[in-house]
Amino acid sequence: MDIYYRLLNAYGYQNWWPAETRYEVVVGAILTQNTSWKNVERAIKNLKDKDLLKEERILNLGLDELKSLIKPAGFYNIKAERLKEVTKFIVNNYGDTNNMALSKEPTEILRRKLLSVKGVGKETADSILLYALDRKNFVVDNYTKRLFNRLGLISEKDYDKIKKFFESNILNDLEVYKEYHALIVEHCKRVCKKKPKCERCILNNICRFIK
DNA sequence: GGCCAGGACACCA
DNA sequence: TGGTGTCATGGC
Repeated sequence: MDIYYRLLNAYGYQNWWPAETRYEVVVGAILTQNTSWKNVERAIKNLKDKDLLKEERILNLGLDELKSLIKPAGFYNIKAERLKEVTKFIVNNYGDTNNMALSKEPTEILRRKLLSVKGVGKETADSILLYALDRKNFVVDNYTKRLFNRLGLISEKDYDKIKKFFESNILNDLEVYKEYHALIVEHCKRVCKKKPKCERCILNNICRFIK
């Protein structure tokens, strides 16, 4: 938690996920796969301008039109399919995303179900669970792996083991779950991109590269 | 002009 | 299990 507070102190609350609705988080989670958020914002704006950010409307939208609207986010052919798939899953099983958030199913079950959807991998599923459904479920991404490997705090490569490492070491608080992942992303975007610039890094006396 | 971005999946050995 | 190619746009 020391690292969390350092990051929080340095960058402040990130207030993730930037979205107006739970379903918008789901859409963003698909669109941001290996894509910078700025490009995702354009795609989401296109959908929003046409008032299409609703489950039923995405389902009823023609595939080609959906592709052209999300084009700025890249990988638009597969992402259009994935959006349809995850939306179909939500509508068929829960009606809509708000209703899904009310589900009393354990997080593990929800996670397994999300992972069964084509195009929803671990990080996407975990992002949806945490930021769309308000489940205490840590999101691991490449930034997280890179940073904590560099810090010498993990040597694991296995996603679920890293996830458990965080979940058993951080405060059991939803906002901490949300902020921590966001802060890691923010930190890595700034100073941890390729080689760590430890001399001006706020985590410098933890980093094994300068010990 | 090359590299990277808030990944997932298919295919291969 | 682990490595590699593919998907594609936009910023730097």
